[in-house]
Amino acid sequence: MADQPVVDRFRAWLSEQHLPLTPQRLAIADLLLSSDRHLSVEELIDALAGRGLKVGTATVYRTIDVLLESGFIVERDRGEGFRRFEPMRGLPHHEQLLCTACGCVEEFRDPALERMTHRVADAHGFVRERHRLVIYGICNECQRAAATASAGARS
Amino acid sequence: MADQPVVDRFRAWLSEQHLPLTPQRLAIADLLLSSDRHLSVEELIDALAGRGLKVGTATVYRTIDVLLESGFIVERDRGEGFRRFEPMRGLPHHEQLLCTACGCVEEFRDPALERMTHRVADAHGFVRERHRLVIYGICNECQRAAATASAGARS
DNA sequence: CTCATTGCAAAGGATTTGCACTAAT
DNA sequence: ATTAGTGCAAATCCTTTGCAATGAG
Repeated sequence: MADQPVVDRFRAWLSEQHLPLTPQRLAIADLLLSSDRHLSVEELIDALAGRGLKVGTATVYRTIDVLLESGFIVERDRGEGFRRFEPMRGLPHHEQLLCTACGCVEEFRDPALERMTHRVADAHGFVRERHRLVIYGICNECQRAAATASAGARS
Repeated sequence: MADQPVVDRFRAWLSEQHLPLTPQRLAIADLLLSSDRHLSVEELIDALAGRGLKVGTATVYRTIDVLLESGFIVERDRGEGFRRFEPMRGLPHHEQLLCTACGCVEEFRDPALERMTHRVADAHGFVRERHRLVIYGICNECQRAAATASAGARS
């Protein structure tokens, strides 16, 4: 019963806050919340255009603010000069595997890591708030793609 | 004998690359490489002014590019809308404790973490490249400062 | 009907670039 | 002498803001 699509939880959240449910907001939320990639604003606008929706830049940024404040998405910065966004998974401290080729993300948890961060923080006199671990690499699919491409080039 | 100040290693690196050693570059490198905080470009320019040096913005950014390329510093983005920079420590995979109050950084290593990242990457079919772990919290000093401040307010 | 959102265009802020000038090797 | 760096100002690029028109509740 808590298994509704994420975008519907956003709908519900908007209602609770007495905020209007506009088609723009819902389209943006739908794309952002169901994406497996970290999308930039530009990519998002393109994707919206692909669905036949022309949404103003300002609206996209403003909707992203709402999604950030409500905790449905989080922002990421890969040092590209602009931000990317990804759906917030329910995990309290999510660790990630990030593919440096396609940008896709897989998540995992490791209880030992949790313990370790507490131990290290204590040892250094820190009051621990949270942590973040990212392992960068090439995902299965991209490895295969690369192999195929080079095999093709060789033949 | 590998114990020269870091800025001197930058001098040496510049010479090796047949790049001019200008006073601006050396001043910027000196500040950035000896800082215990993550400096922004604005802070850097202020600090230079404090030393009586007026350096153009473009030069600062260009020198930072050199320092980044040469691996002497790394950039950090705290989502403030601008970048901060910190000296690159020699550790191949440095894990960090970052104080969310003052921005200071302490580093540590954990061999178990290294093993774990390899294990997780393998399990997910990733070719691991590198990883990054940051534990956010409040450092000892800031805890004490906060305690003092609230004690003062209470009295 | 009322209040928040939308879209456009203009503004803002960090970073980059073009260019004439100066300095390092 | 060459070659690269410097400073300035103009230009870029992402993001935000002002405002009249529009749409949701």
